[in-house]
Amino acid sequence: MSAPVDDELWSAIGDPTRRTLIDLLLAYGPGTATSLSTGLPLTRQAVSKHLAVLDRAGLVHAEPSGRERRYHVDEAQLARAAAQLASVGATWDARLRRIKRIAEAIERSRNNTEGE
Amino acid sequence: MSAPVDDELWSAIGDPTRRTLIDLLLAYGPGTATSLSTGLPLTRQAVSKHLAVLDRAGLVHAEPSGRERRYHVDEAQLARAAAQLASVGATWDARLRRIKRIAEAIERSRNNTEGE
DNA sequence: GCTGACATGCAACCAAAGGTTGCGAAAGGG
DNA sequence: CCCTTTCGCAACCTTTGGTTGCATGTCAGC
Repeated sequence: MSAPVDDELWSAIGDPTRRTLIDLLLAYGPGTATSLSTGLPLTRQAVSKHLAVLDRAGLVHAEPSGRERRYHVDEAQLARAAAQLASVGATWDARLRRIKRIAEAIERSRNNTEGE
Repeated sequence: MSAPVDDELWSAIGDPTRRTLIDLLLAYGPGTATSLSTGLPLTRQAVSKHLAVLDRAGLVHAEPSGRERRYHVDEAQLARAAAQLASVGATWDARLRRIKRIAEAIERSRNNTEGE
């Protein structure tokens, strides 16, 4: 019953820095490691490594253009990632709801027994 | 516009092992580091460390009982975590939808221009 | 065509996190 | 009372996120 999670995809979006990178790419459009690193408290190389991870997970793709490597978000894959987040969240939510129902049932049966 | 993410909470649920632990606690009820480690490819100490992280994030609470430390899930905090997952997912989803709308608008305007 | 400037990649190095083993201490059951 | 079980702590290893330094490759102007 646990949600079907692609671990590489999840670990890619599990890092807060990488989520920020995705946010930036979505907000301002395609960018390079250098352009993304300006404005972040990170060196270009660190950003580059994160982009490599995101690339391996298929969340972004690099498009070489002259001396630049322009990264853009893979919308389909990101949609998959969003679905996974929702999936795990929904699983937990469902379980909590079920536990609550059971707890309430126990509470009710105890009240019934007390009356005897 | 980016989703309001509590980084400690997120990093706690970002680890696949910790998600598994939460799943196990939800599925079989409260358990100890030892009971959880049996059936997982992990030593008791590794599980213990993860439980400590989850405890610091407020996702689980330890209830000492004799020589055991029984951990149970904090339902309210887990609900918060689930909400965060949904929130980030929804943010990305919304942005992707917006991008798609813009792309379609550009496509339409180009078709209009082509006709002239 | 050469030279300077800028974006990149690669390698070495460092700190934090996940994992292991080994040991000593406290609580329960015969 | 002793033996078992559960636990916490410390030392150690490996991976990962981050840095600096350097070599490479492309563009722009002279």
